[in-house]
Amino acid sequence: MGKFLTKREDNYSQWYNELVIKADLAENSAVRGCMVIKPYGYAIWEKMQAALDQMFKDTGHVNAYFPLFIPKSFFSKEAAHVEGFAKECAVVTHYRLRNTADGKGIEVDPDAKLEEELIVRPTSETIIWNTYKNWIQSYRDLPILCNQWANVVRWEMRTRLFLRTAEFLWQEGHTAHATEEEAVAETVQMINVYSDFAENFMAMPVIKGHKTANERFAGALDTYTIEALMQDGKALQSGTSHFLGQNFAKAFDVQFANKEGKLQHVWATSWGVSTRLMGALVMAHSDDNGLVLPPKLAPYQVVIVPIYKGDEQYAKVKEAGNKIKEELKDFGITVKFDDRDTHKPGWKFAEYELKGVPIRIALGARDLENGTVEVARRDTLEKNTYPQENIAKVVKNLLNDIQENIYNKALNYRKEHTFSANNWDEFVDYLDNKGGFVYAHWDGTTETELAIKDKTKATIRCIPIDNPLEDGKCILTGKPSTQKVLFAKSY
RNA sequence: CGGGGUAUAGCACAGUCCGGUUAGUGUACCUGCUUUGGGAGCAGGGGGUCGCAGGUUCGAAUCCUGCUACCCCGACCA
Repeated sequence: MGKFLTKREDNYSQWYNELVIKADLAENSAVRGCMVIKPYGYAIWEKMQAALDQMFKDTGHVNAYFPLFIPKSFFSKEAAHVEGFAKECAVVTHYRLRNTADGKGIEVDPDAKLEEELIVRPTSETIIWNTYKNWIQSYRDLPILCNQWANVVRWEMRTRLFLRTAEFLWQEGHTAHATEEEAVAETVQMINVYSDFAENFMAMPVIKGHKTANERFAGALDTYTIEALMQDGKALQSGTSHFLGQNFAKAFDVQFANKEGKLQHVWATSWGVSTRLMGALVMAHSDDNGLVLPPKLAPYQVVIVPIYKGDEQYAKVKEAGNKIKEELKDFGITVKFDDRDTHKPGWKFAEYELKGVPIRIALGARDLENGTVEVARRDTLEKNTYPQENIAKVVKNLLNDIQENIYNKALNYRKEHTFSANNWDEFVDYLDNKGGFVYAHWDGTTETELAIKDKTKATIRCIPIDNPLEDGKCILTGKPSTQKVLFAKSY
């Protein structure tokens, strides 16, 4: 465990990389671009999964599992889709190894070449729609509301822990509907689920909106996104929900007989969030002392650190610590009592700060005498002494406070870094000198969007839902525009 | 994939230019004693095919060739 963490203002990117590793969330593996998610990091992901999974089920979805491999021929059926993903696919070509001639190693057996190559899924629309074809004959078979928790592979050129890895974990929902209206409603429902999750569990404010045609998912007619602002002023796309129209139904010939007995193509959606959310969580709240976790996603919300001299005190402090632990557990609070005698209290304080545990309770001889505990909150680093009596209630309230406080802090940060530009010079000034979200008029063409990206590195993050309409002129071309859209530099 | 850089103990680095005792420092690790309310102190100890494969040489971490991986900056993306 290193003692020093790079400061955010010195090198934000390095701060992030160090933090992920030092807080024991993940590390680079022996495999290029692939990470090992360590137990502490995985515990946070499991909390995210549990909350999201419940939200999916509450909105009528069920879980299923589809194959890791997709036959190459499936993959090419939807033209836009294959074009979007072709450049980053891992491909399985053989199914057997053999010993090399010199007996010292192994090699791919050339006789074991597959008839048809298999793509390691970068996303599962094609294999799922090929499957749905068999599940759907009648309007009575619809809707199908499936989700799967899975790993996918996208052969990215440059990777970063959680933010962009060659293999990542995610969930992908794939739904099939009888009508366009129903599919659109599903798409909107799921982006709302994502934004609720981001704001209520991750304590991370997000802006919901439509992607532009240029930024849309390969094969979608409309892509909704939630966009979060990180502490370095860059945006992070944190979840997407796609209205796929009838594209995949047509590509895989999925038709159903409606009530009138007429054959129609099925309407589709897909939606997903990934372990990238872990990166978002780290960057949204953490500080120069380490991770700051929202209580709702922290692997343990409270850590109790005993302070003692000698075996006699150790026994007493341990007894008192266990009692407090049980009281907290009865209040539904998750607690770790770190009674290891192999590390000193000061070491533990620093350790749990680095790991972002929302509340630390210190308990020593002084406290045993006075019937108190010292409670430190991670978000503000404030320390206060409270009576041991009713401590669970105090902690419970503090946890709620912390959850709320870090949300408000992130929201304030976003407010302070959201600008509205009325001309090109303002636009560039905000992007270069302030950083953050910049609203600006855009003429609606992909050509202009790309030109702006080329000049400023900023992209249109989204056209926010319920965006107020106002007449104006495109900041680049001066052509008429009906609304300002959200620009930012992004991850 | 284009440009730049790095590879020596678990980690972070020095040594490489100018080849030559037993490859060193910090940290981490192990043992003992003293410590314990913010990453303890002292003493002792273990750990290295110097990224991989070749080559030059009496002798290579050091020079040459090839390869691989990683990092930073671009293009691409959840």
